[in-house]
This record gives sequence, C-alpha cells and structure tokens, in this order.
Amino acid sequence: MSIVQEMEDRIKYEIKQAVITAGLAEENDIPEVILEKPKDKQHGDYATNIAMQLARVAKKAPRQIAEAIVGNLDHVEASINKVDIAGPGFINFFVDKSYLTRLIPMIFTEKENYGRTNAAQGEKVQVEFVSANPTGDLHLGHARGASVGDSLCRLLDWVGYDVEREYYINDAGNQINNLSLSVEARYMQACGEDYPMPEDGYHGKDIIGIGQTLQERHGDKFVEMDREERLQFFREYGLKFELDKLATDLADFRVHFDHWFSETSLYDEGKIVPTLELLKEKGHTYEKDGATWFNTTAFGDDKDRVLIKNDGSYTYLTPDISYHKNKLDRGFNKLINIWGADHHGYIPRMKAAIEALGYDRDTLEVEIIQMVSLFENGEKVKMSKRTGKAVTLRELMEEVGVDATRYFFVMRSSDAQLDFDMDLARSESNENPVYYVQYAHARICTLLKQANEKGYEADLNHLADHLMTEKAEDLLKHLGDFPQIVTDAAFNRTPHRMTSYVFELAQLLHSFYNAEKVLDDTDVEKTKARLALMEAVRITLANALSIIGVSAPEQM
RNA sequence: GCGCCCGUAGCUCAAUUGGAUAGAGCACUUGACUACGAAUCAAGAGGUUAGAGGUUCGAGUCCUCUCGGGCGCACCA
Repeated sequence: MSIVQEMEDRIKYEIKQAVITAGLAEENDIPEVILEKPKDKQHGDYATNIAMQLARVAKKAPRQIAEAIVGNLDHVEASINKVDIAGPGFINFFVDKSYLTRLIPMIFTEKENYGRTNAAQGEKVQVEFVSANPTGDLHLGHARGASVGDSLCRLLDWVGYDVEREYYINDAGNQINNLSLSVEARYMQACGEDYPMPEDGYHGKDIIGIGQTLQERHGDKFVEMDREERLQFFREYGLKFELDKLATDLADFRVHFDHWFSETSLYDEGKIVPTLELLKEKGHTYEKDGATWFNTTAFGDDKDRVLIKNDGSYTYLTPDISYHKNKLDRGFNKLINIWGADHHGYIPRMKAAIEALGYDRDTLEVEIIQMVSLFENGEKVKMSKRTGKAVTLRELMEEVGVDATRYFFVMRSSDAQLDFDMDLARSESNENPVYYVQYAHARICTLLKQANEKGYEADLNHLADHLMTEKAEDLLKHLGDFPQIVTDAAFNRTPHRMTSYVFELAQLLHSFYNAEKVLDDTDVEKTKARLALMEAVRITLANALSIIGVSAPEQM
C-alpha cells in the first residue's frame, strides 16, 4: 500500500471512530468515509463531507455533526495538526506532512516501477486497436487511435493487467480486391498506359509508389500477363507492402502489437461456419429474402443484421463475430476495442453477438475516439479520400516528431473532437506543452550531473529536516499521488489524465526550482536532501512520460 | 426523424466522477537572468459553464426539453 493511501486510511479510520464515540450513528449506518483533496489550500490537505452524509441518519444539522466529530477526534493517531469546520459542514484536515518524505526512499527503491500496482491482479485483457485496412497510409485519425490505444495498454499494464495488444487485419474483404485493382491501375499508368482507377480505388501516394516500383523492377512484364494471374500477384504484393508499411510506421511511433490477426486466417482455419452454426443452434438466426439474418434486436440493437447476403457471401459482421469468439476462446475475460466515432453505430450489434454467444455483453468494452480535424495556417484542412489528400502518420512523425504527436493526441479526452494544430505541434517553443514537461526532466538531469561533479550525492537521512518548505511539500504531495492517478486513469480508461498529471508535476518542479536553490555549498546536508527530492521527481516524471510513450530526454 | 459524442475565459482544453470562491496553457499587461538551463518563474486581468426547467444540504457534472456542431443510422467495410 502506498504511503499516501496509508495516511488516508488512518484518517478515515479515526473519523469513523469519532462518529461512533460521539454517538452519531451505529457502525453499520455509517456511510463510507470519503476523503478528498481540496483544490483550495486553505481547505487543508484533506476534507470530508461525512457530516453532510450523516445529516439524515443523525437527524442533526451538518455543522453540528461536524463539531461533534471534531470533538471526538484523536489528533495524535491521525497525525493531525489542525482541523477546521467550513462551509455547509466540511471538515478540513491539516496534517503533519513529514510523513511524505518517506516517499523518497520508496521511489528510490522502486525506480522505474514507482507507480505500478497490482490492482487488476493479472487479469487477462486484450486490446484491439488501430486495425486500419491495409489499403493505404495511416492518417490522423489512426494516429489518435494508436496514441490513445497504446497509452491505455501501458496504463493497464501498470495496474497489473496481463495485456495483449492486437491488430485485426482486414485482408479478406472487397477492399483487398480494390487494392489489387488500384495497384494494377497505378502500375499500368507507370507503364505509360491510359488506365483508369477503379470506382472505389485507393488514391493514396503509397499506391502510386507501388506502381512505379513494380514498373522499375519488372518493366512491362505484367502488361501482357493473364489478368487473373496479374491481379493475384498485385494482390499479394500490395498486401505485403501495405502491411510492412503499417508495422514499420507503428513501430517508429513506438506502438508494438503482440499479435497481428489475419481475417483470412478465419476462413483458412474454418472458424466462420462453426460460429454461424452455433448462432443458428441457439436460435438467434433466421432466413428472409434469401439472406441469413441475426436477430440482434433481441439484444438491444435497432434492427436485425444480415450475416449471409443473398448472393451467398458474408457481410463484414460475420467474420467479425468469429473473430470475437476466437478472442474469447483464447481466454480473455475482458476485450477492449478502440474504434473511431464513425463506427459507434456498430457497437450494439457486436455486443449482441457477444451475448448471443453466451457471454456477458460487458465482456466487450468499446472505447470510442472522436474525430480529428487538421488545422494549418489557422484554417481547417479538408481531407479527401478521392484524391488521397490526407496527412499521414509518417508525415506527422517527420514534421512534428513522435513525442509531440503522441502528447498532443493523448492530451485531450477521447470523447471530445480534436483539432490538431499543425503549426503549434511543430513549434519548438513555449507554446508546446510537451517541451515544457521534457524541459523539467532535462533540467533535473543537468542539476544532478553538476551535483555529481561537485561530489554531492543524494542522502536519504535528513529529509524531513530540509524538505518541509511549501514548494517542496507540494512536490512531495504530487509525487505521492502518482500511483493513485495511474490507477484511476487505467480503470476509467482516461489516458489524458496522465498528461494533466505530468504537466502539473513539471509546473511544480519549475516553481520549486525557481524559488529554492538545490546546490548550496554552505549547507551540504540540505543539498543532499534536496538532491534526493530532485531524483524522486525525475523518476516520477520519466515514469509518467513512459506511460504516454513520450521520451524523457537528459538534455534538449 | 432516431441514436451516440460534444458545447466551459478571446483561442485550445481541464475539472478529484455530485462538493466549497469553475482551473490550466496560449494570447494580453507588469515584474525577475554576473543565478542549479529564461524552452523558466512571480503577479494581474479575463466566466450567466449554449439556454430553460427539475432532482437535493450542494449541479459544469444527474433527469427532461430547446438551440448549435460532429458522427452514425447497408444484403459497404
């Protein structure tokens, strides 16, 4: 248990005891004591609303109750310096903060693991994200999905989930035919033929590149070839090219998948028919208009969905159900899918499938990420599928850099649309928050280096004697909050909380740094204590940054 | 028309999941470098939380309606 949590539990316990001693309520009637950290310092280190909550049970005014509680509180046991009653009946606690210095030795011990917990106790969870079709470059929306998805995975790992990251490759549907037709057209064009792009072709630059490369390597070889044979080659070549590119781009973006799952493998391994049979056996399907339907309305969907079209082919949903059954068969008791907002209408039918297969519908959790708009020169940039005009992840990495890109995408709540300001992200100035945070880390690093040159080393023995200034206490408190912030962010699926946290920590560091000198030749003991604090801050900054996949540079 | 998300300072966004006087960054005003890194700090100004009702000790947060923006509503994927 963390040091902060220990303190909170002790205060909660003492409050409960005080309520009982004061005769306000029976032990079983006392609601769970809620301690919060007031945003206003004048309201103390902790506050509880227990008096308001007890108003009904005790049949007294909240302030009167608060007074009775305070009168029966054991100040010594709870390390309380001062207690106030304020507002409608809040009880504010001012505690002796020297206990916070115990954080530092702990952080020194845990180092890059400081903040990790085992709250999830090794539960197996699978997270499927990005899963963009292998038919073109990853664009802004995918970049957001990759940033948020990967950070969420890191968070889940930090709280003790056994996480598997998976990418579902849509390599079986119509879009792959379109890919081969698009490659064909671009190849023919590269050979100088006047060859039109297919109706639903992919207009990206990458496909143009494939056509040119093939022409350079093989000349006109494919022009005269049998069309079926030619398309077959383009299909395989195009798919491999696109997949390699996806993997490379994502790896360079520091996103690594444990498993790339091929849709085609579901066909090859005969997984689809048995799933259909299972749904049929359970009585969830019926025939109508020459098609096979799945009665998803029985599970809360708006309308029933087709599984087998009247031409005998499957809809997208059909292999997807098999895929999700396959995930469950692999022993995951929690599945998290990260989808773009344009797919949110798909959730009810997928949950219906989970339920129809005999699982709790909440086994599947879908995190929706809202759309991204690109702004450049103060204007919204129009994206076009038709012309292939879209900013790619690759371009973002080259122009903006991985750190700033990831930070920007994780910075906002996933359920708000995001305006990506290209100029701001590109700017290496104080307007860019990622550098502010990284600067804090780099600053500490040079400080530690200089201390080292002077022969000073962090000493953990006299911390409480030198770290009880306001700025240092603020830093310590924030360091102590870290494990809880990580836990909350993981369980609420809110990675953007981590950018808030790390930004605040950087703010506190800069403020401390400007107000109080660390290296002081006239007071070596103080210097050593403060060096310990600096190292603890550095570790925590680095850990928080690692959760959002941003580097912690030693200099910049 | 129906469903999901959003609407908070001039701009971009937070808000401990129902808590106290709604907070940050940018921009704006003023101050701090012979200083451990000024990519920094300190201070100031900036608000009817889109609007109207309701729930209760207490609402940016929950419920209903209205307005505005985005995204869905296939035998496409």
